Amino acid sequence: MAITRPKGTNDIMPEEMKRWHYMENIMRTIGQTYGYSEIRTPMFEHTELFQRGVGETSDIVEKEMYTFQDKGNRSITLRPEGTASVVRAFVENRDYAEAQPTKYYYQGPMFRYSRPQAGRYRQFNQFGVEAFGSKDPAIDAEVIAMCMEFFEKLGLQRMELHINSVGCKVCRPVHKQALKDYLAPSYEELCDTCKNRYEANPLRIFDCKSETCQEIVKDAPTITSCLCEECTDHLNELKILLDASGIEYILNENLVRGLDYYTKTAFEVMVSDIGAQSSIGGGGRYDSLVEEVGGPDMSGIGFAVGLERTLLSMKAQEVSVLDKEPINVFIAVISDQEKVPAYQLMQQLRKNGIAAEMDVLGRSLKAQFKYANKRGFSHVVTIGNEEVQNMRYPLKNMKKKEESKVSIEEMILTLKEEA
RNA sequence: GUGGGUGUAGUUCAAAGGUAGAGCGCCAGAUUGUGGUUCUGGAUGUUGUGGGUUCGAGUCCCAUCAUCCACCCCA
Repeated sequence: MAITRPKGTNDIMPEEMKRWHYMENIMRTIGQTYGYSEIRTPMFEHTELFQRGVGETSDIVEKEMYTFQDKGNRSITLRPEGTASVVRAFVENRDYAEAQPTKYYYQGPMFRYSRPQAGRYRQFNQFGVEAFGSKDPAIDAEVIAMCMEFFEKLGLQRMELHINSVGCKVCRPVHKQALKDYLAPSYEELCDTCKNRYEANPLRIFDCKSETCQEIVKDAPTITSCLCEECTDHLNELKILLDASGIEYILNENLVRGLDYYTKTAFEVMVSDIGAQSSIGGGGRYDSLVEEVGGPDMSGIGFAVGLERTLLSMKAQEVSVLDKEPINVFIAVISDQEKVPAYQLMQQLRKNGIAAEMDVLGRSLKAQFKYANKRGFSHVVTIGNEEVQNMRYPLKNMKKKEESKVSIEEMILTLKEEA
């Protein structure tokens, strides 16, 4: 039996790679225009980072981490998300001592152990940004704008932006108590998961898909109704900024995020028709995470978008990625005798920056042309005895079906002009 | 972790318990050194794996693995 890829992983084959490069270019452009610099952190970290950073009660930490002992007996975890690592790097490299704010973006694979399905994989890629050192809602607005601009630049349509405030360490305990008081009489009717949530993190009951839980929670006090003055002002200012910059959003008071570190602003971007996993990006503010990881008391905010899901949406919406036709030459060889001169010509073209390949399967001339056509070469040069003698070569433009006899110098010139 | 669907050629899929097939793709040819269309020919399978029922199993049963989808959760 042939060896297959591990469950939940994907090979990105060359054909697919075009779309990835396209997305990556857009990331760089957006990062650049918003003043964010790329950062790359390790794909594995000390397990403790995620336990402290992402939160012990989150499902990610409880049951989805790839954790193992290394040979030095350290507990190591493949990163399940990017924020904790970026925060760690920000603290460890003392970037907090530089002029603020500090703004990073990153891209790379994340790992979560869960059953794969449409749009959910064990290794998946995220594009994310993090901004440290400012509590200003303008940063919240800018981060949300970047996220939306990423999708828009890709040509996606019909995204839904949901925003909410999940409060801070002042108002959250107030809401938690209010919520528990409200739920207490109906406790027995809650589903088993929500019974556990009741103590650990009652806020997440809002997220439950169970109809009875939804019914119970329908009129429960939302976090919004319990927000302190600071959080209320923050949310209001954010809304003003979003309105002012023409970003449409839905204020979703039930929006709760699965990672424990969020404070104040939380948001999520949804798109339909990619199956059950409709969330293609999300993020929020985390005002105590930096300190939690051992840094100074500094706030942060960021988002992460799932690139595989983004790609699925692009395919579902039939967004085309146009790339221009390449100029590349196939060198057709008539007989074995022209192999050496053909090879020399190929290398000479390559050294002049022209993509060139030659036949390496000893095929008939006809078969070589068929191959060149199938592989989309823009030009074919044929080399036979006559060409070697005269130093002039028939250069055929495959699209225009035109052929002319040229010297090598003329060939290079023509090809460079067309590129 | 729970539930459901599906495993047959490179690929998409047929074959109603009785000789494993088709489209696409791939390779070759249609007279001398030129592609896309057309025509002709060709190659390719331990029917995921292991058991069982049967005179006989791709087909029925059991197990196992893989994969897809959904729940959970999230990107």
